[in-house]
Amino acid sequence: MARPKRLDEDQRRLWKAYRDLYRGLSSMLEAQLQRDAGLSGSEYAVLVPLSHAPGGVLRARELGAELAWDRSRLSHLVRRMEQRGLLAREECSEDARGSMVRLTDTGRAIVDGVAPEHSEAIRRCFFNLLSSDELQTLDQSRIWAVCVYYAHGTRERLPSR
Amino acid sequence: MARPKRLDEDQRRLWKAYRDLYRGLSSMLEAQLQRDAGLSGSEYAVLVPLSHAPGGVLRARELGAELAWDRSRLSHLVRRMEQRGLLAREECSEDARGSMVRLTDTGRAIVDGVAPEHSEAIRRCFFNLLSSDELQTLDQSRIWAVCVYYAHGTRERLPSR
DNA sequence: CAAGATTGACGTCTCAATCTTT
DNA sequence: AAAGATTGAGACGTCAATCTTG
Repeated sequence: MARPKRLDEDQRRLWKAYRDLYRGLSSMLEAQLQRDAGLSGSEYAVLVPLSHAPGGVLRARELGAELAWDRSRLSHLVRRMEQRGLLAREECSEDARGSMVRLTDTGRAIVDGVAPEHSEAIRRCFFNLLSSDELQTLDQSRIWAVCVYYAHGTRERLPSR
Repeated sequence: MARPKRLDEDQRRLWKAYRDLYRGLSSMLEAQLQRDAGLSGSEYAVLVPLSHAPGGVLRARELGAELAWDRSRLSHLVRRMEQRGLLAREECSEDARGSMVRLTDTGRAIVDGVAPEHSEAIRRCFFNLLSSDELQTLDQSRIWAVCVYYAHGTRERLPSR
């Protein structure tokens, strides 16, 4: 069956717009975090789950699962953040293999301080630009349900048809 | 004015889904390119505009503008791709400051060979999962028009209201 | 052996400094 | 001085290897 070889004009345009939007949003939000708190997006992503966890402590395993990150990525970043005084690593009492990641007072002050501005930036630059109809359409789209197919570590497992 | 401090439940969920979708799509498409052509997504992004350019040649400046990349990012990547035989750098006759980037026969064979499969993957994993209504709604959304505000190098310039 | 985590090597991107040409 | 491009240093993420414990 003669499948088209390339995307058509409209598809190319929308695909490019989709990626440009993501890139633009990311770079803008990264800049906001850097300017207001000296944090990268990855660092902020680590701090947020910790700030919501009871006691500000999580097992590295849970943190990694929450973020859907590689173990080594988390390990490297936690080490750097520990050196900057944002986090502290502790031994895990339940399982001697594990390690706990604790938010320091400094880390908490920083994440709590920047979170409202960051949330506001996301609203301004994303949610406020989508109408109620668009939000509803998007929210109900089956495109989201497919994320699971592309989850971390999954090799190309395509939805059939 | 009592602005909410954080995103609400629905917003958090949609925002996370949005980013997870992008991450998933990217990692899946990167894997496809790597498996079928030994290319990274960035390398493919460089090859495509060249393959469409007359003679397979572009000024580095135009290529950088097309991709909206930093000059040094392009320079580093072109150097590596030149070493692999995918590209060739040449002097620019019009402007001695500039440099031309030429697609080699090897590079052309590789990009032409993988483009159909890559396009097909994008269709399967993105366009085919959006209904006509969803596509139309998305296509007309003003969210895309805002990309320009977030263009490369732009500091946080937010749409008013 | 499997799970949790760390480490080192490597490739890539960002930023600032530099060089040449306009 | 500005534009085009290159370079080197530093930060980050990925991968494979390693170590320890269950």
